[in-house]
Amino acid sequence: MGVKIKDVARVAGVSVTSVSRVLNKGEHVSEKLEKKVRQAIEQLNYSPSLIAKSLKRNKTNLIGVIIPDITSNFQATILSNIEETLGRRGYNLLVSNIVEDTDKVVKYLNVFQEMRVDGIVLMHEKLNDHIRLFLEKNQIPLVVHAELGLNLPTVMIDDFKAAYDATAYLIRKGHRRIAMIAGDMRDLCAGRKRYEGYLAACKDYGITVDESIIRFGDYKLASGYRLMNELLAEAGGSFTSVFAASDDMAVGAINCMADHQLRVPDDISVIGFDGNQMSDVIRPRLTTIQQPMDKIGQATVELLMELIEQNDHAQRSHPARTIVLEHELVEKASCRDIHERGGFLKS
Amino acid sequence: MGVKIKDVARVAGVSVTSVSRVLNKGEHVSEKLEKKVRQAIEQLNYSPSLIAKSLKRNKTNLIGVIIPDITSNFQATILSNIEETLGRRGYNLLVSNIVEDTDKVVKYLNVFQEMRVDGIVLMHEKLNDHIRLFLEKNQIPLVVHAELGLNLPTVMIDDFKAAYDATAYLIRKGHRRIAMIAGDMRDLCAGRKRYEGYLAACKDYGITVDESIIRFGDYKLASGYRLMNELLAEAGGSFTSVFAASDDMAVGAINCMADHQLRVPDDISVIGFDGNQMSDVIRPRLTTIQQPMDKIGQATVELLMELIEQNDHAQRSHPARTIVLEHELVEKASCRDIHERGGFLKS
DNA sequence: CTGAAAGCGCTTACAG
DNA sequence: CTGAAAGCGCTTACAG
Repeated sequence: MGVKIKDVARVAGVSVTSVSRVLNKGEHVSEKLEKKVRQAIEQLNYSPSLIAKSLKRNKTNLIGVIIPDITSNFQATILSNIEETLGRRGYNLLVSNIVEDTDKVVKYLNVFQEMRVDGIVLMHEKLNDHIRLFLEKNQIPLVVHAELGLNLPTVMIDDFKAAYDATAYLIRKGHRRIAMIAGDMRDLCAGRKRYEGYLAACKDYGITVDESIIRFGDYKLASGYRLMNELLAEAGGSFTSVFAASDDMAVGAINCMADHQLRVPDDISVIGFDGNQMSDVIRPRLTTIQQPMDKIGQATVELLMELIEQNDHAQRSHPARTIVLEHELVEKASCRDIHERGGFLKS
Repeated sequence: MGVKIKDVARVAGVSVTSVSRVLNKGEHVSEKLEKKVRQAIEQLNYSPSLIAKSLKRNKTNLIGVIIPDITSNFQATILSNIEETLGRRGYNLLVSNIVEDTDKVVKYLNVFQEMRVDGIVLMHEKLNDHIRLFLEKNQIPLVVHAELGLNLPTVMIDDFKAAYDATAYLIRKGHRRIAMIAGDMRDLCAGRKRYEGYLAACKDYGITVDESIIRFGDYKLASGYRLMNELLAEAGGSFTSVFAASDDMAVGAINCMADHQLRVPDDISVIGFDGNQMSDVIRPRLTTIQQPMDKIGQATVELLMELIEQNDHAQRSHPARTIVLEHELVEKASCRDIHERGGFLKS
């Protein structure tokens, strides 16, 4: 680098003020002046510094995103939607992949703060005291993808209801012994709420919850495989269906069953959660709770823009808005109605 | 916000110079002074502005990454590795998802330039005149993930040889009618080179290339499905195996075959390319060319750091270094040796 | 060991 | 319509 606005001004024979005006197309400048400036810019291959501009304007047009696992197709799809929506509004994306490390979240929140990002998207669902403290102390526009109980602006689906729907769906298909491969209980929505939805549906339909057919994983494929392996070893034959808290775990479970010569849905029915790419790749296709990833991305950006707007006008007393989007139970081919056969259970 | 270094200095009763010294731990300051400063920082919840620092230091610690499709597991995995390696060195990641749009590449290269990123990673493989022009004019440290013929620093595998190996593997298993689901010929490596590797292997082994069993896709699952559908409709029964230029296309092809009641590898053998997550999820497991994604990420960062170092010392006359990493043909269960049965072909 | 002051590259009242 | 000058929040020679 090295060519700056001053150089352009010199070459064009005008003031830096005028060059700045041409660049920012705000106030009117004469055609002649504009032409001279454009020529000088071209000639010098001048690229204005957004760093200097940001410092002066107190606005970076940067959005920081904290994402637990970018290799998750579900999360990457949402990120991609956020990026696209943001790009159309002239914002750039600072991305921090967190790899399940809660301490890193605080570290990156601080970096974002130091980078003076205009807003933050927090896709992480685990909380610790440091995170809580940061969020209390710093009033930077922020949208979360889970109900953290901190009265923050949120975009999400109703995880409780979605899990309830999934479980009730199996029950209505005649299943009464439904295993669950749940998530991480430290995750407030994807973990806890989905688990609670499962419990509530069982309760409402008069099914006694049996903890021996419930396992807790990390949403990834490998853990679905491993936990299904455990379930088959320790409780095999005692359940007719499985509800997994993520599609990846559902797919892992299906693969595990295949390796045990069990057929889905003939021997065991499976329902997943997310509606990611894999759910359509696996055979049989996975019946699952579809999350509206495009809408999640868009709503996140819209909400963030609102907050940034408010922030610019120093009116930050609004109560935190929560956007709850609709999920959809998409029937594919991994669940069977077992009314007619009575199940292969004793009971 | 609003608290700046001056405020800290005032509260601590020292100069801004001293606050800056405490912050940057460069020169020695007395314990007493440091303590006062730290207290003031704590009390005011001060967060230094990296924007101001960047402007002054002429260094942003920002790396821009242009990625064609972040929802591709292969690319996301590499990005994740880059992010992690970079994070440990104190760099942050500016990400631009390009969605196959060559024009957007130039747009984002310019944004990166304006953001004064210290370096750029370009995972895109298509070139146009605007991109070429940008790369010529601007000497910002940059690492590409493909041989673009522009003498740029590069990290990649030998796509030609890898594709050659994949094809030769099938040939040695007795296949002589090998369909190919290739990539985009505008992509210099993943597209062209893999195609050329296939052609070369066929030639070396005395196999006449038949263009009627070659198709060109976009690496994504859906195109693999669609093109396999075409192949079956137009040339079904005339080939015993398929080489796909990406695992995603290979999986799409396998699913298509499944929907046609064709079994892999009994009826048709399939070999993929990448070694992504899906290749281990699909049944049968996919025999594929494994790319070393972790090493690609690490080598990319190392090379970039070298370039940035050189750039800082204004010695940019080094010839562009190219790092070629080893691929590996990983045998799983999707290819069959057909010597013993002679194939179900006439020939 | 500590501080006053210049300057990084812009924007934006203010004046003309 | 145009320009001179102050200032955004830091760092860094330079002097003491």
